[in-house]
Amino acid sequence: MTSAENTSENSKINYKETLLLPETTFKMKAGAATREPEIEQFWDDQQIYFKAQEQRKASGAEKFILHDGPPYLSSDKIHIGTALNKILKDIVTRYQYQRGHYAPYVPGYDGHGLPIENAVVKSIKGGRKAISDVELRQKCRDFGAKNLKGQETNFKRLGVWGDWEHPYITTDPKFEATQIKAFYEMHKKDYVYKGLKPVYWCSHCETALADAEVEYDNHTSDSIYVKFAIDNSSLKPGQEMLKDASVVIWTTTPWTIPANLALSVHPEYEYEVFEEKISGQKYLVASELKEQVIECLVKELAKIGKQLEPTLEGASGKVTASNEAPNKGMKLLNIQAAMMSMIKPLNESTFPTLAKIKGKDLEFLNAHHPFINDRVVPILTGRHVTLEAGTGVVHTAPGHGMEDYVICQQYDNGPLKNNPIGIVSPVDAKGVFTDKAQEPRLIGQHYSKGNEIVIEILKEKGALLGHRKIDHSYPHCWRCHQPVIYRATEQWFISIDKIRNEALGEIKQAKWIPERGEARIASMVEGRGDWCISRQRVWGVPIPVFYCKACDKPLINEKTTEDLYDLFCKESSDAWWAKSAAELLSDDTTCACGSKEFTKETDIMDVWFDSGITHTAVVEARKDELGEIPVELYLEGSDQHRGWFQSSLLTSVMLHQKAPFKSVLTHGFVLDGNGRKMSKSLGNVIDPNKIMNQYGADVLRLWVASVDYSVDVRIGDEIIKQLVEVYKKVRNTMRFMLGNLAGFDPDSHTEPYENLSDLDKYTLHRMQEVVSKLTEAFDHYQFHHYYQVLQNFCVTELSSLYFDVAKDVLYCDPENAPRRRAMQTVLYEVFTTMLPMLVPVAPHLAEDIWSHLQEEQKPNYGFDMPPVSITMAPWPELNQKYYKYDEREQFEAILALKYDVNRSMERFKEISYNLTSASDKKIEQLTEIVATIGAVVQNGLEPINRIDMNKTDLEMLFLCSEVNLNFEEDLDLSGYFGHYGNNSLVGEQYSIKCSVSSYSKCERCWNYRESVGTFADHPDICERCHGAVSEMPREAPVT
RNA sequence: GGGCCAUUAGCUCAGUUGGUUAGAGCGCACCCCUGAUAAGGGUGAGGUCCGGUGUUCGAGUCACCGAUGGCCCA
Repeated sequence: MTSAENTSENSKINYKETLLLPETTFKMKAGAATREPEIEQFWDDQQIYFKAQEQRKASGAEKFILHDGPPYLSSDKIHIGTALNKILKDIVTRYQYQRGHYAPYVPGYDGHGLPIENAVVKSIKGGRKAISDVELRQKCRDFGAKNLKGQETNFKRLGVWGDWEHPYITTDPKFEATQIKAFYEMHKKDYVYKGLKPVYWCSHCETALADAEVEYDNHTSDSIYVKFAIDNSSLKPGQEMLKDASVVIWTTTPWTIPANLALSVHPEYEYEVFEEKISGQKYLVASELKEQVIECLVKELAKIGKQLEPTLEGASGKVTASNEAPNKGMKLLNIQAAMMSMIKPLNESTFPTLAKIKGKDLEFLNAHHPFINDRVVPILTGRHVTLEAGTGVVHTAPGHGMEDYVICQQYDNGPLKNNPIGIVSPVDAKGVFTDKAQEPRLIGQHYSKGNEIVIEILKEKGALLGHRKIDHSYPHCWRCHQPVIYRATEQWFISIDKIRNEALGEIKQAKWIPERGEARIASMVEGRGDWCISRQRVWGVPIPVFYCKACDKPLINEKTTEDLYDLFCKESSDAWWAKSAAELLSDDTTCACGSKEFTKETDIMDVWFDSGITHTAVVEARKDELGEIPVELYLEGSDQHRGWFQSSLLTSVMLHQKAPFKSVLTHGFVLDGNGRKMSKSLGNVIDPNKIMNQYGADVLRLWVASVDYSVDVRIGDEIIKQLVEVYKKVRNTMRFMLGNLAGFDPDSHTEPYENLSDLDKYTLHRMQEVVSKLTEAFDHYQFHHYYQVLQNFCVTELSSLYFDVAKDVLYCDPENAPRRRAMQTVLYEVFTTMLPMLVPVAPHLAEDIWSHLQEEQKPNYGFDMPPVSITMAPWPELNQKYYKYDEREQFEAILALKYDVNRSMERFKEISYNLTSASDKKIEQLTEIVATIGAVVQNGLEPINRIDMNKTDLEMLFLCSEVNLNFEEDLDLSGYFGHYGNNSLVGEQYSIKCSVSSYSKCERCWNYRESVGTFADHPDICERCHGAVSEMPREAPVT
């Protein structure tokens, strides 16, 4: 180092101190785990939600009601799917509020039902029988209340705003009271009836079981082939080949044969009639299963008859049916092997096919029950019939099988309306045959003994074609582990037929988002059977019906319902269990038969009925707050097409003759990062609380906004990592603006639009474009478009372009320089426009930023004074003044040129780094480079020069030392780094020439400018910086 | 087993009525900056559009078959 340099070094002014660098208290690091709860506390303390909604309501704003579907209170923690749902709802209500609507959100909870009851029962010392129904219900209520608190804490931590002080819960006394009223209304309108339906039944525990209470385990069953003789009188013309034939069925529950009321075939399968030559019998089975049936017949024939003996000998030459071989097991195997080898020849000669017939042509033929005299059963067609095992003909006993029941119901409600199949369930609660079995040997016997007896009877009647034991998976009671059965019991139903068309009409009226939801629910409503609403449980709302002790006639009327309503409002539905029928009924209650003694119905209502009537028990009951149905929106997971959407729609049509919603939005399920379902066993469960504690709720919310929720969505470490990056980008973008707005007084420093530069105007235009895009994205519930647009804007337009260019001016220009104030004007505009748009997705972040904005800088956002919370601020309107920008095309051409030039300069710099000669200069900064742009005169094309921007502005925009435009001549690129490009603005082709600036570096702004060195008092800085430094009130500090 | 849905770069998403060489941001690699600094800028590499067959002059886009995954039902 020379002594001269040394001297100047010592006296060098620390120009950094003279710069106007960003200043803000807003931290780069979020510290969300502690900061977010503070913000939520602030919202709570300030009652922001209530104030905001109250204002809207008072001003008579149009309402937008999103009615909450109640999550089930089985746990005190929420899972990621619930978080997705709640966040989506919150984004919607917050946005709708911002758009000027009164958009209250009343969170709800579903508190009755089996899972809670079972969880509570499990915890009781001494088991279920140790406590009374009333005590059990109290425990269930407590359990639900505890879980409600837990879930509520989770939901609030997500940043969801709503009426947390007055949520609704289906176990609320008033709700329960309203529910029995609703039941009565439906009963009055004749939608409710009592009928038989098979349910899982444990004869050991003498109780009905829900599907969830059944475990599958191996069980050895008797499997039998049985023949049903076709009723010749039912044959249609052309079906003579079926005369005297027998339909063969296969079943693993012989004891249900007495309950057989029909046979089912598949409409599309091919069936065939074949003859067994030995006895001349004709059988009908599915073609594909014929061989299996024949195999069985052969064995049976071998067992019972001697007539096959000669054939056997003929086939094997050795093996006979007599006991010759010393090893019996070996012998049996040999016989079987011989049999197998005979099947094929037997198939062709001994069992010739007589005719083939399609399943649907068998429909409505009749067959005789094998041993119940006078019972003729019809053949039905159904797609539940399979060819996996059996004969392709299914023994159908609607009292003992779910599919059997469903198919019979379909026929009874349709083609067989006038001559219904009905249901026979000849087994009582203990599993003992009743006289409905119509067979003396069975009556009084337990069903488990029934198999043996039925087989014996079938043998006697000659209807048994085969019998063996099989091991298969069979349902067992989860409590006593005994096998369970399906048993038809009396249940309460809601008739769907009466409102089906009306419901379908309402489905059409509603808007389904995405659209395919409409077809999904419509097909379900079209095809569904009646709704069984009774459950044989304790934790729920009772079916409010009494029965006369004398004549068993049910009792429910206006009076009994009103009395119960009043009582339930006071004491909750617990009163039903706490009080006797006499106490529940008024003294003068008398049955038509004259009796005054009554019993209570013991069943409760399906929880889907509870939640299904929230349109009445919540929306209508809180009319002042929520208005009337239909509400604007229901928003739930796509599984609710079968669940809540349907139960709500059906009950609403019955009670109000209309759908409870105008629109229904559905979202998919949350899968792990690989698209797999989350499960404990796979260990891929993502806990929303963990994400919130680590990264904050806004990151989780940002995730919700980032994915296309209309299909299944994924979340995993990589995805979260990416979201954190985007969150930081948005945060830092806002922080940069906040810092550079220091010292900016919007009232006095705002520059008029006309004074703004092209880049300024362009940026404001782009900002408005974002407003327009985000508004459209939210109006169409396309939140992932919001995420993409917002991210792009922050990265591309702001960070990479505007901020990067603006930094020089913001930091180095004199504080009040017009172009600096102009840029602050732009920053202020962008900042205050963006901030409210962050609210729906990232309310904590928005609030945090707002709290770091200087009070005097806070805009009023349409209020008399700046809002306490940014979440109260309205959504920005499209500002036409800024949006309209006619020079966009031209400016974008200049930008394209900028990126071309920057690319060239970058390459130039890289090349300079690879130089080996010491005399060549290594370029450290782009600001050292001089870019000369020239047109290439080619093919006689005239170069165009329409760049309407002064040299200084171009240099600022291109971030280089100097820009020279030279369109007059074809540049000679030899010896320079050159680059050719295409740009409609500049010409068909143009060249960019890069060279090293001969000017000195300004020690203050680091630009290489001609003016550096021309000022005696500050020899190291440029003209602009000299001006800025001279303007400063005191001497710049010296290091 | 049935109904519905999804599959485009490592990730999240675009991709009009079928029409040039399939795009964006992030991430990644490399480079720069150290005056947004646990920040910022630049350059670049990434695609068998799930697979197959068909329709068409032409298919990411339309039709059919299949695979994988998901929801609902059985």
